[in-house]
Amino acid sequence: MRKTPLKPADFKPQAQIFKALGHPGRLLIVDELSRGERCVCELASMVGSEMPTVSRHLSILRNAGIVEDDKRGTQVFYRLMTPCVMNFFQCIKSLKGNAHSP
Amino acid sequence: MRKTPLKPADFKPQAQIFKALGHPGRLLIVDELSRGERCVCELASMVGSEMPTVSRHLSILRNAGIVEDDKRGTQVFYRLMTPCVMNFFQCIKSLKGNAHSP
DNA sequence: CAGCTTATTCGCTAATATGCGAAATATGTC
DNA sequence: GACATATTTCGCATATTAGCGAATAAGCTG
Repeated sequence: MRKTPLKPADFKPQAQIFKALGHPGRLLIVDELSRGERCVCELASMVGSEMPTVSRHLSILRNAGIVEDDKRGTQVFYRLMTPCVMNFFQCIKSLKGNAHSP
Repeated sequence: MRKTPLKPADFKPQAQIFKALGHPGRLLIVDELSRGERCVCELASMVGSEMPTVSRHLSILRNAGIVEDDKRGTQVFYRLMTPCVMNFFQCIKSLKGNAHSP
């Protein structure tokens, strides 16, 4: 029961979430967080980037509502807020082989 | 049974797909294609951009394996290859309200 | 408080994405 | 073949993103 035709702007919130996931390093982070919470330094060593870089990635994921942070002492632990993100990984596997280079 | 730790590069194919979906206009296209195939000119008028722009968006979606094209006469019809993309829209709705501005 | 650790914010540069109009490529019509 | 329609490719200007090191903030420990 939609009254008016949808406009691109109507998809901005969803696009923000996809955009947040559209980065290899951030996907690695999400995959890792699907197995439990991790602090920034752990994630940084996994991703192989400097901590400022990873911290920025995490803020992008947090702004998108995908992860949540929890400060305990000097360290900050992040955890995945949306298990359904992982479901989509399965969906993607089915077409992974089709993807071509730009 | 994973032998070596995952690296960001391992998520490049998946990231390409998320990146392709990380744009309001392209999401509108995907949403429209979920209701049936459409030609480029139909999509262009829906999105409200020039045809070259929409054509580029479609090539991005095609390279990611999300849509497929079918040339019939002078026009080219696109159709959605992954219904599961729409499932993720549901998942996203649950956290849409949490998303903040960058 | 000094010093160490962890994390975020800030400037900056390089790379990438976006969108348009012009030009090129079909395909169909007269 | 000339011409109209539908689409893609190209070239360019602008905007956004990525990543680093320096600087900053906050929390422990001695």
